[in-house]
Amino acid sequence: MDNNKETKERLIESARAEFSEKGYTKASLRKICADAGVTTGALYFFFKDKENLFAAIVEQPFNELKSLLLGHFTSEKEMSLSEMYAHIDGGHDELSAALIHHLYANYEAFMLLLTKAQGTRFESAVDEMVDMTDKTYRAMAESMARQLPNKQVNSYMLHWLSHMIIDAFIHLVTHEPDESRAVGIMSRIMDFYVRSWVELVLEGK
Amino acid sequence: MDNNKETKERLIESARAEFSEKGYTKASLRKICADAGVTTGALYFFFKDKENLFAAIVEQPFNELKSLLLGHFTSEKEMSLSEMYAHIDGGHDELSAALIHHLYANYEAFMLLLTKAQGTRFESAVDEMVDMTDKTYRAMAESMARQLPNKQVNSYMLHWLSHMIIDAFIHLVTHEPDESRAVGIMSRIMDFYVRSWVELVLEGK
Amino acid sequence: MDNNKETKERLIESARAEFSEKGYTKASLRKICADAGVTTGALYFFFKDKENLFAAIVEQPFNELKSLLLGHFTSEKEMSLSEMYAHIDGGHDELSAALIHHLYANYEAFMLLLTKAQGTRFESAVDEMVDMTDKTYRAMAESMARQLPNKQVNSYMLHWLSHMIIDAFIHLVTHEPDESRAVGIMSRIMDFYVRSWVELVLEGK
Amino acid sequence: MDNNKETKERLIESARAEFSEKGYTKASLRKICADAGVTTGALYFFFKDKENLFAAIVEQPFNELKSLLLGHFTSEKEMSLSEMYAHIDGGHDELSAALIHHLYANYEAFMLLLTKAQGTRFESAVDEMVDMTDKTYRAMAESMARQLPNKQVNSYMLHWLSHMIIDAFIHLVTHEPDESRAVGIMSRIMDFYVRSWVELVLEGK
DNA sequence: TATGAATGAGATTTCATTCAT
DNA sequence: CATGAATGAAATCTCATTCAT
Repeated sequence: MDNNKETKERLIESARAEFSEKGYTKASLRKICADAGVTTGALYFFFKDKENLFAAIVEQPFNELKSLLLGHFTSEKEMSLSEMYAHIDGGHDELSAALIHHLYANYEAFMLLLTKAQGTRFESAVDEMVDMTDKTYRAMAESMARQLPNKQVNSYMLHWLSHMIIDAFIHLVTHEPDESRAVGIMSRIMDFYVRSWVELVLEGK
Repeated sequence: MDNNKETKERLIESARAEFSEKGYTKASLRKICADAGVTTGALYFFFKDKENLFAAIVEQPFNELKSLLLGHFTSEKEMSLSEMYAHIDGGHDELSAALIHHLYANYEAFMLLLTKAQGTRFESAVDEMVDMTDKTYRAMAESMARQLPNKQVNSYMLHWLSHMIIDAFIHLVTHEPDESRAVGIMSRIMDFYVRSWVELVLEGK
Repeated sequence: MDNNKETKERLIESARAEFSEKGYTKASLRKICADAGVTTGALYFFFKDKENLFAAIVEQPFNELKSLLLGHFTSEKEMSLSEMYAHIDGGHDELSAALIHHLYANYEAFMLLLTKAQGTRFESAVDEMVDMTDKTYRAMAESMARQLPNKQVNSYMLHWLSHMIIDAFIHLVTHEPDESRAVGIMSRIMDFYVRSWVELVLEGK
Repeated sequence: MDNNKETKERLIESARAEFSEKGYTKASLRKICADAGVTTGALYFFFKDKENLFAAIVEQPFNELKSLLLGHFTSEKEMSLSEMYAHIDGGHDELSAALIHHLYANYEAFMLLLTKAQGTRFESAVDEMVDMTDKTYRAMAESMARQLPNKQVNSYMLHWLSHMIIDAFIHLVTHEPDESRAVGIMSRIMDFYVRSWVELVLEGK
């Protein structure tokens, strides 16, 4: 038993393992406690309940991810079309590198969040992220549409592309273990994605 | 109590509702039986166990879907580049219309399969479909690479695009309730996908 | 499926197998019916309940065995000592041969009765047989004691020897598959038993 | 409710009663818990499962009994015939007194073990004991046969006598409640048994 | 004769959670 | 900070049995 590590840390570690193996609902708190070398009572000193324990693993990384997503784009100020194109082109690599770094730095937490959260309040995490992306780019798309003649936003495509971009990140983190390679791949995907974006989201009125 | 409908039918219907609401693992057989107006014993006359009940809802539509995916593309015969391009361009609309029709005809079953199957043997259904797509197109991609100078297949991109296309279908069925609109949307997405494919999958050696 | 054999016969056969394998309590009527190729309802046409089914296998052989045991010795008439000795010595071989024949002729039934009847009204079958033997020989022992000076019956020994003789038969049928060899063995055991009996059952007052 | 006694003790006591009444398989854990004044969950804090609860009652006494049986006779060293006879004669009273004491000291446990264990891993306890006795005496019998002219071991009789001796103990504990009387009875049986042993086990070649 | 369907009670086991110490 | 004990509800599943057809 790792008596050096604090009990709370050991609990979080065995929770990670158990949630990963069985998924949230089927995971057993007894097993988690036994693996951590404590009794169930101890768990309840540190965590309010099962969901809270799960949250202790995924919540902070998730919130930071949301901050990254939100912080990137300030939808307040109105931009000109050329400013926008520049912003899109230049901004993506920075953003995606930061996102990728964050994802890989919290690899296990995001694995849990993305694939084992059914039954928790995080089960719609992907949807949340998609919605944030959707909102962020909707503002921009609408501004663009206003500045171009006879163009309007195709809501379905906007949403789907938001989904696609989030999925691209998830796919990356679940399939490519090496972070620097991941940055390269994502750069290529993003280039392509940016070019497609205007074409798919804006359609003739 | 719906005494007209057969008991088995009623059980399947309340199972559908309960699985949809709570997910496979948290769904309660008691509740399902109570909703169907029978005792738990009755369920076990018709279904071997909980997983078997879930399978009774999703298995057949899933198998048919896999047949559709497999049947579409005969990877055996070697094609010329131009045949391939034609095949890609033309083939997709037929396939996707058939797929979309099948998905919408079994709407609830696919919802369960795609979003509530954690804990069952179907929990990797998406992966399976992605792998099938991946295999199908890998053969074509490699054939293309052989016919073009200095080109090779980028495995990561191939797999990601397979994921993307499957996700596109899932996204469609989970976001667009109208089937004919869905066909229109998918046609546009497929155009985009085909272009992406050629551009991203084959890279300079 | 053995469609020649009557259903009842098939049911009894699969019941024998299931009871042998699992013991009465853990045996499953469903399994018995399935093995016999009928549904549970059919069983209840032929047998009142589970115990009745078990009885259908063991009751008749058991009753016949009890008749054999009882018929052998007519405790009514008073015998002289010498008649008694003669009876004991000579009678045993006939009796035991008849018993052994009956046991082997109904081998499986007695296996069930002796080792798998826990939970049925037959669970005290061995005790019953021991008691019958005890009663039979008690009468004789007491008559003997009356005809001998300063002798009395040791009840414990009488009962234990009754137990021993029944156990000898059971041991035989559960350990020696060949009937004719069994007769030889039992002859030797009986010699021994007769001597033991005289020596142990009658003790000084 | 007996709040003085520890819960575990109360559980074991009501388990003893329930197992005695219904046999292992038909015994109800619900009833045991209710009788002990706790909920079913409490039982699983102390015992892994139903069989483990049964084992908690019978296992230790059974193991001690086996130790007694094994410890008694050291089959290693070769003895002369006269040593053997002395050993047999003298050894039995000690051994049997120790055995009887142990049996009576754990009266209820052995009742369960011997008559209610069907369905548990102890269901062959009697066979185990018989086999131990058989092995122990086989060595001695074979050594004897080697030292006598034209004699060989009759395996069937050896095994039967082993059975008989074990049965004698079981019969004693199930029929004679008074321990000191039991010692007296067993002494007499053993005398007799020892004399018979040579006669029955060794036969002419 | 036998089926197919259903009952209703009961089985063992597991769970998250609580709390006095 | 942690234990050991216990709760109480719920879980899935199996059982012998019944009965209309």
